[in-house]
Amino acid sequence: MESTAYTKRLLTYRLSLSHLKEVGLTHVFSYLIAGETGFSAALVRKDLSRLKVKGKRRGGYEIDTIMEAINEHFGQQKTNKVVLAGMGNIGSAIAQYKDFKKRNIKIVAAFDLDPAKQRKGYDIPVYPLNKCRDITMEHTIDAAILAVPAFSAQAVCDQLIQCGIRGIMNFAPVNLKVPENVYVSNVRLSDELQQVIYHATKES
Amino acid sequence: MESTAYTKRLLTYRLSLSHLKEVGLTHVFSYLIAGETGFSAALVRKDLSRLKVKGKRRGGYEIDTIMEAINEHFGQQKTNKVVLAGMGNIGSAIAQYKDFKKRNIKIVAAFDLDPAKQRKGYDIPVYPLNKCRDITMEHTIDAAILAVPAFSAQAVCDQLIQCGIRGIMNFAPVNLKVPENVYVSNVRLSDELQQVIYHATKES
DNA sequence: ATATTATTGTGACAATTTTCACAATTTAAA
DNA sequence: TTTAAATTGTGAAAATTGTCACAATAATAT
Repeated sequence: MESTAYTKRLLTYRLSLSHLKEVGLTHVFSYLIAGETGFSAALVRKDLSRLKVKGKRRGGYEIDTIMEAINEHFGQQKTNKVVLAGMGNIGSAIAQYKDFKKRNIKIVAAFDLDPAKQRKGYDIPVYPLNKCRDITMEHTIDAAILAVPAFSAQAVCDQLIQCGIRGIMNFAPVNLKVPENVYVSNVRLSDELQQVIYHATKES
Repeated sequence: MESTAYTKRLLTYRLSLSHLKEVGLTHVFSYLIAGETGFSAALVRKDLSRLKVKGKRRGGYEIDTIMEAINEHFGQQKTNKVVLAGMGNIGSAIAQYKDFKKRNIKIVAAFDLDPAKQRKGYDIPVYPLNKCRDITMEHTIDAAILAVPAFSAQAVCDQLIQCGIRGIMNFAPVNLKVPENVYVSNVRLSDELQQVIYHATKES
């Protein structure tokens, strides 16, 4: 089992590095990444060492080298294909979200039970859910985004898994039950916001 | 400093408990919560003990008692008011998101620079950003949701902080720089999805 | 050329978090 | 009423995670 905290930090590093690169830097010091991301410099060095990226004493790390190593860690040679289940508020926003492209992630199909939502105005085709099997047969789908209402989330989730999907980014406020070999990441907007409120309003 | 993992677990417990309650239960055992949430039973008990919730040996815990304790931990007597900056894809989806109400969270105002988006069709009023000060003077705002494009995120964030906001839920793919007393929670959709893909596609 | 300074890389340490294991206790059964 | 079974509550142990401190070394200044 691999620490997700570590993996998460890598993504944070990459975000900062892409910013620093845009600003014109080619090399960075551990404390620079630390300043950008909020992690300690020692931890940054430990992480880079674990990533097998070498720096030069007194010269720092090369940004491109780090970024390549991170990309490689996430196996980003090819485009990753995902599907989107649910074209309500959140689903539609996700469908229009441009940032995925930068990561080489493509939403190849969306599903919604409502016929009115099928094939409407997005450049992602929208099908009824029973088309899922066909899509997964046709493409190699790496993950699904689940953006359906809470009451149907488990059922839709089960179907996605039946179609061979092993990774789910879940927006429904539900604790999904899935087999061991399926990975679920819960994006709980209310919980997240509640935590922010909690931390912001408690006397420091 | 308090562990956010613990706080996060509490929210997960609450979600499961509300589900179990709907299903008709009034009492639960630690292993039941464990099964629902994926944490270990021992950890659940430790957390409940830390929350000062008492169970009965052989009788389990009362759901309502746990839920009250969790709500109290998050200080949910009154309605929490938040503002929303940015009415693009994600901002609009958030504006229409119904689940916040259940948590006693209310979006009292939204901001967008685009005049076309101001006051359009939502039941949340949309103002230009310079109205922010007025809003924060008028209401006690507990947090802000930042859903503006990456290039303007830091600037908007600075303004929010200037208006006295201490908590930010950030959707922009940017590592915000904020003073120590401001809490930021980053919702990185691309990172999240990338992690899902990573875990789902690596050979287990 | 030499000395000085800055920075990495890492082993040892500290802190935190989780699990383990079992006594205490309650309930149910015999 | 006694025994058996189930479950909490929690110290102690284990595991994990992060920090500290400093030797090694590369770059720069003298």
